[in-house]
Amino acid sequence: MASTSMPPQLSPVKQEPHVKQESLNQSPALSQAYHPQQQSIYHSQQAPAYPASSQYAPQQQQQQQHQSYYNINRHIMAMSMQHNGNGNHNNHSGANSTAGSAAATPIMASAQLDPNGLSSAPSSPTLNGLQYHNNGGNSHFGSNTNSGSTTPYIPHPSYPQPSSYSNNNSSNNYYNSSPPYSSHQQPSQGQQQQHHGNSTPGSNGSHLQFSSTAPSPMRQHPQQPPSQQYSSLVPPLSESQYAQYHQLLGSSAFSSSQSTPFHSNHSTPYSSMPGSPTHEYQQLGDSSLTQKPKRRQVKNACVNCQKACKKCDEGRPCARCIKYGLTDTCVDSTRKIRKKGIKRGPYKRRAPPSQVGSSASASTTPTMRNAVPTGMQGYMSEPVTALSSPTQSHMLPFTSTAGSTTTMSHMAAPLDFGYDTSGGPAGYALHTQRMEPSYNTPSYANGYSGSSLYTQAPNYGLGNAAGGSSNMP
DNA sequence: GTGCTCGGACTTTCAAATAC
DNA sequence: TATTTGAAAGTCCGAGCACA
Repeated sequence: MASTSMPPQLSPVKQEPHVKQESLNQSPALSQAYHPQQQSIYHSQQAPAYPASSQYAPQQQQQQQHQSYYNINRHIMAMSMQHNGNGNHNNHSGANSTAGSAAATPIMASAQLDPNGLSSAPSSPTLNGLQYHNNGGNSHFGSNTNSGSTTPYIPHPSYPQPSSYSNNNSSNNYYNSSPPYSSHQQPSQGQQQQHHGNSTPGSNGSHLQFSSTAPSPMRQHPQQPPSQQYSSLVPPLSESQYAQYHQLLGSSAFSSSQSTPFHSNHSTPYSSMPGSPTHEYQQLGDSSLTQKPKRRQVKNACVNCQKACKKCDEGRPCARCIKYGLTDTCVDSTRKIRKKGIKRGPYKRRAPPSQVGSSASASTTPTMRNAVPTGMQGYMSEPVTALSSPTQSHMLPFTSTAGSTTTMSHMAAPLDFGYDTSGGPAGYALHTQRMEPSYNTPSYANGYSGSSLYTQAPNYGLGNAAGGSSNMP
């Protein structure tokens, strides 16, 4: 519903998702402050620009300077705050925070909760840079305290004041000295529409408490001046540190203790917490320490991250766009419409339960066939000869070991789970979408009524009938 | 050492096919 | 109608390269 008013000129942004021509000289954001009430999401028709080595003009440096340099300590603290056992994530409000609960973890134990709104001298370097305050205004990490406090927080004029992107007056200004990281930031009217009914809980403003939860740490740009507030105590992360950070989180004990169902409805604070271990990586059960954690993707990357093939987050502007000063152009990318009416080949038939049982008992080799979950019956079960079908490409890795009974037997059910040719034409690939000649040239000219999510046909602007998806060969 | 590009691995979505 | 399937559509990791 949102994109119905999308001006056509926006389409070039999407033109070449993998064209990395992000102009280094055109950055509408560089010389502008971020004015969420004024900026138009369609404001820039220019290609989003990445600041080049010399792009950090003084103004932007100033802007960047006021961004918090997120760091592991903060992140851990945030997790600790969640983890302090009461499960009340409203507890980010200062009123509910107590030293006792804060001390639930060693990290938090060093947090100085100052009821006077003053920053107590940190007793531990761990939190030296956190500027944790409890001034009754529920502000944290650089309070927006209006007590004329001694906090070093300086509200940045370019960013909305915390109250403007807090959903309630209690203003849980977690990290409120930072740019509007919140995916729940109250956007301008246009921005709200941009979310085109996004079901992502992070974008509908319905979740109040973690609207500004701990983001991923941002790495300080090498040319940025050190933060006056934090830099001395909170060194920025290098690229490698940043990567290590994510690696660590991906397999840390924090993660494993907070695992949530991957297909959760994002209602759990842990999983919905941007930057949290479980948000970024879904653990794979108890074997998380040895297995690579599952990658977690955002539902809709912004156009800039999409172009750069880089990780985005649900906030708008996202962390990466903030980092590069692309806040003006940080909007959700338009998603293609899935074509309907495409005939698909006959699916594998599920095996009758009786057959499964008999097959297990009939197994002549000590394999793990019995261990095949009911829901997995038939999966990977096609005859190896059928794997030549291009539609079964995801099974190809198993073809190499098809001859090895000991290797594959737990995957390959011996029954005729494969192509069922009795009820229809044989030949799996004959019915695949790939065979549709029009596949690469989707036409929306017939007035796609579409779902509420996609009310306007994306114009990829390729101007090339053979183009279609840029990812297509 | 750091940033950028981009191929392709990986994940998510959701309509078609199938089961009940 | 409910569930499963599986390809489309998407995200973003990480290797390679360029540059300061």
